Amino acid sequence: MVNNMDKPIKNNKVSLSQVARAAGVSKMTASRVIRGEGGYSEKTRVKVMQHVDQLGYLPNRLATVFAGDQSSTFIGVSIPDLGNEVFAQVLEGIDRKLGTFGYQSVLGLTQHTQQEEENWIRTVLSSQPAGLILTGRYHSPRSMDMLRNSGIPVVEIWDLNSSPLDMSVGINHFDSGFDMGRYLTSLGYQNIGYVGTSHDTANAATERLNGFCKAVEGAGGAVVKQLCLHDTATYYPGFYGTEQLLAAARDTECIFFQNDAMAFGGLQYCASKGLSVPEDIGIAGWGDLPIASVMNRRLTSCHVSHLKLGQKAAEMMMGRLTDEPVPTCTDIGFRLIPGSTVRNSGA
Amino acid sequence: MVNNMDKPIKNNKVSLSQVARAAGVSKMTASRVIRGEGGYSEKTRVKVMQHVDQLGYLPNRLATVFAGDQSSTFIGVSIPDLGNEVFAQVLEGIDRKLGTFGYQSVLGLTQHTQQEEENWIRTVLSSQPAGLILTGRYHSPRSMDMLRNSGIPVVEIWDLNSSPLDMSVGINHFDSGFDMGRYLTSLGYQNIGYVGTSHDTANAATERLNGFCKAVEGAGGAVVKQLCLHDTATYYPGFYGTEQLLAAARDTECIFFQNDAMAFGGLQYCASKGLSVPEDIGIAGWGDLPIASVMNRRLTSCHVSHLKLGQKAAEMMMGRLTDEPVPTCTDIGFRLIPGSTVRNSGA
DNA sequence: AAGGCTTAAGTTACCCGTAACGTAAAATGG
DNA sequence: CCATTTTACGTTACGGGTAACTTAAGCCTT
Repeated sequence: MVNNMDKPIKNNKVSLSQVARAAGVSKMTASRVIRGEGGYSEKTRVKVMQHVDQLGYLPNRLATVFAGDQSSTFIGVSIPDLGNEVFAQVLEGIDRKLGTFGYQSVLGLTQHTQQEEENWIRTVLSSQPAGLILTGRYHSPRSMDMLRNSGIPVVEIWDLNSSPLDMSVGINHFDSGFDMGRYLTSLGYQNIGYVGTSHDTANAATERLNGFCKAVEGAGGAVVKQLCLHDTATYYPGFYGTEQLLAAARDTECIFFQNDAMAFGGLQYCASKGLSVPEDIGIAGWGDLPIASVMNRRLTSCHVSHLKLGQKAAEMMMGRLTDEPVPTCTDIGFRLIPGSTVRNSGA
Repeated sequence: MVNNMDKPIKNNKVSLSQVARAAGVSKMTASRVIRGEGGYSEKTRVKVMQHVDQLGYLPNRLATVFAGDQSSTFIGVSIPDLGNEVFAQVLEGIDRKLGTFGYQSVLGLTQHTQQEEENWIRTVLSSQPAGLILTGRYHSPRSMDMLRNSGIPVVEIWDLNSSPLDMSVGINHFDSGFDMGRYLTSLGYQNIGYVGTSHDTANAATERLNGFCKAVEGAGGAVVKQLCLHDTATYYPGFYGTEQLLAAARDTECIFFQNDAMAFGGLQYCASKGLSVPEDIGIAGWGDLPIASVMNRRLTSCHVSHLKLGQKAAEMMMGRLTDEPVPTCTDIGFRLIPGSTVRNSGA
């Protein structure tokens, strides 16, 4: 406990009754003064506020929420992991925006598994959040039941979901993969590699890959996939995933990575082996990480405004909670970044 | 609300009374069954659990906490910003560890200001968290008052604090700056630059700089500082901060950056100007970002296990909450990484 | 078969704040 | 100056769960 004395002080939270008693008024009068509701004299106001300051009274929101007079100011936010910069930015956008409305994020890291998400949902729902923001559109059946039963607003982010549980904001990952596939084939690439991580369940990266393959194969090209098992989508798996891919498919002309971090790993592998980019091999990432802004060579990638995505999700949540009309789906869009890590015209 | 019907369903949360009534028992019996407390027959247990499942009952933790029977499972966690990978990792460590104990993080992004932190503390304390984990050791006087009055455990992380409010875990930033200063001067560098961001209030980066200057000046060297105003400590400020520094101090032999992200920006600036590292100029960062693992040239830096720092903070919090003896201060240490972006012996 | 013990319940009170309602005194109006 | 309204409070009840206590029935035991 926070004190410098030898023995722990007991939980001496100051309650409204104590303030009221000290000020010689009823709880109700004290409550009215504190909320500035009106219906009290100036003399009483001063007297009550004096004791509030003196006792260091902080209102107990739990009591208010519990009594059902107001909904809580908690918004549960599930994020796969924070090792991925992209999700950290999304969370930053969410929390900052929620903060301006006086709401707080209650975090849940799901490690990309539906089971973790389900456990978290059960726990977080028991503390009566005003709403939930979930990453991804795939949830376990039990999660779906709980979400529906809870009756609270839910925003699904990241994957755009045309038939969301409630609301959805994100981008169409299939389309973004498709666009990248079309772009690379338009430059004449035919033997294309993909380096990513593998997942038990479908997710946004899977959809990008699906869209990518469809475009490449539709243009007469072929995609060789290298999925790193049991790994997070960061630099090092990108490095050795590239090594493995190139060992298995020597004629690869260009590689599309699950994200920019993996692409940087791939770039470094190429540099270490003396492969020139884009002369010997093309490299494309996804997500447009901030570090790209200072690279001497612009990484071919796909830009998504992660911060804006988070903010939008928070705004939709707040809109719903204040009974404003809110669109069910918001596509925040993406932008393909041609970059200079792929050749710049058909071969 | 989560339904496909036209009109919003009313908040139909199922309460314990409803379960009890449906099962034909008292609230108390239902409560005992649900908590597995004992004191009921098997027949009753089955009957109650059937109705729990059927009605989709989820206990309302708020009620339990509010009644004062248990403390909440919320831990308030304040973080300066998530744009800095380092803090994202710390948060990841905290939340994962808290999760294993059934606790949740309630996030607060303070944007490096004490005022934001104070506002957040006031808000989060009103929802009766079991404890708080705060980044940094500097808090506003009002914050200090509130923390002391709250009587809940507080862990201050990041800066090691020999006389913490309650508990502290982190590293000694002054020492880590000092070690870097001593290392660079031992290699013969004398005219050294520093590139960082400026802050209203003292923080860990300030202490690193102080330690650094002390070591460099103690060894007869000089430090020229370039503090970028109004900027977050990321890649691009590192890039143009380097440009500004080198314009102002042409004889700079080596630059120490506030963190690795800024150092990467500096490296890119050098590359863009044809400056060889470490032949023409030395570069040192701080924090040892994951991306360093795939760079062809190891960045001179200082390694801190951010994930472990977060986990340790969560462990100390949990220890305190379960009345185990917990050390007041934990130094998780740092490790200087010589790297190859500075010359490797005295000039 | 009476008394004591165990088991399986039920009852009451409480946590803290606020809505709804009640009331006495002061202010206003005709 | 009395009737009406307004102001400034106070009182009661409630929400969802649990601790503490009470009660009723079942089970031994001698």
